[in-house]
Amino acid sequence: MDKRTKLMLTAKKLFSKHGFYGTATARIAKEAGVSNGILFHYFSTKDKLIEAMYFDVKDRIFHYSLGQIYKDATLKESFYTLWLAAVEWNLENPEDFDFMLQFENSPFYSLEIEKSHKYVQMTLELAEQGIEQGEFKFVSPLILVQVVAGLVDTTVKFLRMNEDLQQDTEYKNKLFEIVWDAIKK
Amino acid sequence: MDKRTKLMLTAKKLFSKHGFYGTATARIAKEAGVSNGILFHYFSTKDKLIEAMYFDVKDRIFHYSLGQIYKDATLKESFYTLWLAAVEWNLENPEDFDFMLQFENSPFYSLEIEKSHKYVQMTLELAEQGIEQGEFKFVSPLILVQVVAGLVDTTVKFLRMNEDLQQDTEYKNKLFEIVWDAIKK
DNA sequence: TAAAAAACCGACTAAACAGTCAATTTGTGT
DNA sequence: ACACAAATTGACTGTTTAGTCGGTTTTTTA
Repeated sequence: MDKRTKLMLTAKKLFSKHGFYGTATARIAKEAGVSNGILFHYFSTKDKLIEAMYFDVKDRIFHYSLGQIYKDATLKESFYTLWLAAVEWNLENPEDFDFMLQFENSPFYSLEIEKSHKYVQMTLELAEQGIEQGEFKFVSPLILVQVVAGLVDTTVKFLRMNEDLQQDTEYKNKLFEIVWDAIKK
Repeated sequence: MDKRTKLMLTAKKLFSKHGFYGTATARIAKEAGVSNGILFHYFSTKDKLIEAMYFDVKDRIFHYSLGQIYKDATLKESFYTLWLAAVEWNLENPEDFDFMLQFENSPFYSLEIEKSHKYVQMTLELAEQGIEQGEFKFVSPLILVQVVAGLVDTTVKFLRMNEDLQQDTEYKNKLFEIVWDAIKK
C-alpha cells in the first residue's frame, strides 16, 4: 500500500477517535510507519489532509450508494435503496462515519465545500423529480435532501446502539417508513 | 457579570468560530478580560470547561422549549410547540447551536453524557405516550426522540441559509409536517 | 474588626506542536 | 550506464499550548 493511502487510513482512525486537534501529525506519521516529512510532502498542511480525506470519504459513500440504484425503479424504491445503502455503508465503516460527522459539524465545513461535490447535484435532481411528479412535499428540494441525509445519520447512530436490530430487515423497513413519510406528500 | 459567566460567553463565541482546539485557553481569558489563572480556578481543565458549557446550553434550550408546552395540548400541538421553540431558539442563538453541533459530534460526546441529562427523560416520556396512544409509529421511543432532534437541526441549518423563510409561518408549518409525518403512524 | 476563605492576578514552565530542510534513496526515461 | 526527477528520511526549530504557583486583593463570616 502506498504511503499516501497509509497516512489517510491512519489519520482516519486517529481523527475519529481523538478529534482533529487531538491528533498530532507526528503521531499519524509514526503509527502509519512512515517518516514525519512525507506527510507534508503529500499534504502541505494538516488542514489540507483533513479536507482531502473529506472528499475521499464522501466520494466513496456516494459512489457506493448511488451505484446501488437500478434503472426503472420507482422513486420510492430508489430512495429506499439510497437510504439503506448509505445506512449500511456507514455501519460498516464507523471510522468514516465518525470522521464525516466531525468534519461536517466543524468550522472546517462550509456550504461551498458541500456544493463543490458533484454527487450532491444528483441527489438534488432526484428530489426535484419527486416534487414535480407530485409525490414529494412541495418544499425546497434542498431541504428534502438534507432531511434524508440527516435521517441517515440518525438511523446509523440509533442502530449502533442497538446491534441486535442491525440485521432485522423488518425493523429497518419500519425505520425507512419514517424517512419516506417525512418527504412524501 | 461574574467572571465565570464572562469566560463561558467568550469561550462559546470562540469555540463556535474556531473549534475547540483551535481556541487557546489564554485567548479565551484575554478576550473575556480576565486573568489566565482564573479560568483554571473555575474549570480545572479545558475539557471540563467544554463539558460545563454543554450542560449549560442544553439546560437552557430544554428549559425554554419544554416551558412553551401548555397543559391540555394535544400530542401534535405539544410536538409542534416543542419543535418550533427549539428551532427558533437555535436561530436566535447561533453560537450555542454551532457549539452544540460540534460538541455532540466530537469524541467528547458519549451516550452517558446524554443520558445524564434530566430533560431527555421528559421527551422520552412524550414519545412513549404517543406510541401507547397509537398515534406514533411502533418503534423505539428513543429513535422518535432522535428523529425529532435531528430534524430540528436540519431545519435550523436550512433556515439559516434561507433567511427570507425564517419569518414565513406558512412555510415553517410545512416544514413541521415533515417532522410530524415522520413520527406519526 | 479581625481572621479566614474565596476570588483573582500574570509571569512562568515543560511539553507538544505544525511545518522545514538538507541529505539520501528509489524510480524512470534515454 | 547515466542523468534527472520524485519519493523519503528524521533531526531540527520557533511557536504555541494547557496548566501551575506564589503572592495579592476582595468578600464573607463570626
